[in-house]
Amino acid sequence: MENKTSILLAEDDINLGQLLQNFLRSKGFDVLLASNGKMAFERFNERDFDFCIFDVMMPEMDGFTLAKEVRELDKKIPILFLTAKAMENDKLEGFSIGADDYLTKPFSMEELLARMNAILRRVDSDKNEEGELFIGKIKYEPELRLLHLNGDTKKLTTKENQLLSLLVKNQNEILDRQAALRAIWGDDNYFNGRSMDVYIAKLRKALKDDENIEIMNVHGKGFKLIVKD
Amino acid sequence: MENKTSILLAEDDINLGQLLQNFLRSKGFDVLLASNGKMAFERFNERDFDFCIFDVMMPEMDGFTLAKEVRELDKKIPILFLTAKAMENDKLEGFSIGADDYLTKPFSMEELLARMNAILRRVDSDKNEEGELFIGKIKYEPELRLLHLNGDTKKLTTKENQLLSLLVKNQNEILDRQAALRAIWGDDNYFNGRSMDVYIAKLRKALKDDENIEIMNVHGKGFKLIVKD
DNA sequence: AGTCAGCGTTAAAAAAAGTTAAGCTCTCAA
DNA sequence: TTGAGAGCTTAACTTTTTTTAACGCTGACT
Repeated sequence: MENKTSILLAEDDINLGQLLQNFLRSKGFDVLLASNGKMAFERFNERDFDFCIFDVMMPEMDGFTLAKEVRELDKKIPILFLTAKAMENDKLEGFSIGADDYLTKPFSMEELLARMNAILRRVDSDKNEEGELFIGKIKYEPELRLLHLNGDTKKLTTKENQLLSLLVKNQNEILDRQAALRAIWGDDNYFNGRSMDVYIAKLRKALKDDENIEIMNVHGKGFKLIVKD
Repeated sequence: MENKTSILLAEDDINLGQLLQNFLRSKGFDVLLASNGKMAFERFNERDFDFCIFDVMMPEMDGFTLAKEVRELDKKIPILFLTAKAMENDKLEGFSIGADDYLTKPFSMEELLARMNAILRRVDSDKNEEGELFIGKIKYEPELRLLHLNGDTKKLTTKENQLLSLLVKNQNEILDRQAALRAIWGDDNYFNGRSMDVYIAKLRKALKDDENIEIMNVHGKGFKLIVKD
């Protein structure tokens, strides 16, 4: 039984939001609907998602700002924008953030689905056919906070798991130090920073059995999980 | 014989409250009417409900605050708001809490029913066709405080049952430690916290026969009932 | 080359959670 | 009336998780 693709949907128009949620659920997706950017970002920090659909115009936090924050924590997650106005600037700004596509309202449900599938098809998910996630030779189960390497299992603590999860989402790219601190510790002060360094050391130990894995520091920027193959 | 869907209805307008109660009862629902948010929350802590209908404007505790408290204890229960004013802010706040729908007064009874059915249809109840609740392979009867696994039956105590019930309502999500303490012990002081830890240990023992079930701790946050399948 | 903030690592301290059992308080039946 | 048992709390001790501290190293900038 393969796991459902989970979608974070941020849409302030209740009717459209519900409509999309129902439609996507009927298509076998696991959908979480948030009615503004702020709430959506909170949810994003709480659990894992595979796909983002953000309305551009929203109260509290607009779709672009939301996307920017999300991108700091996950360089790879597909983001699709919904925009009411066929405004060129909007489109541009969206794509410069790293949007994967956009739809101008009104759009048909089927069109949305088609675009989503197109993105999902071309995005090389880190997961394999069985929906398993591997870091090099090490199997990683974020939900269960487990690492597996040839029969051996290591249980990660909450903080270890949160940090590794972020690193994996930014595999081979830089995970911004401050962004990670805000996401995991809620505050990027000095002490939390030192705490994070301790956890980086712990993770390096936990991953040292695969010599192709490296957590590299980028001075003054953050950390980068590198997996050679 | 299938069990009735139980509704917690919070409405301060006596006339409307009674009207709704009668209507919903005539439609085969089991309805409990509370005349303000505080009372509604007390009732919520006393027994199990399948559905919430909250008026937004209420004395003592408004519908949104009530919903927030309810959500801390049950991430999945459907909540439908009744709002007198067609005020955008109200709607937004409601949905950011995780409302499933809202109705603006005045509304027709039939419309309420239609919306409720729409929500109930799409909400994937944890219960199976026979209305039985399973945690992995273990059958759980909250009302009778019983656990069943291949012929074996285990009777839970009041506290064990309350705690397990909360965990089940938040299956695969974090049950907030403080919120659980306030709901079950009424106060989240140190000693009650230690007491809860003892009960977590008891529940882990009670559930250990199914190795796919795990009560995981999320340090400083709470507990998470994880069921693999 | 010198300085200094940023990072690496280890160890200690502190906080949170796990476990076991003793003790208290009810209830209910003898 | 009483005492046995159930249920819950409290206590004591252990383990786990997280933070803080200490000291050494590194890279950027002067």
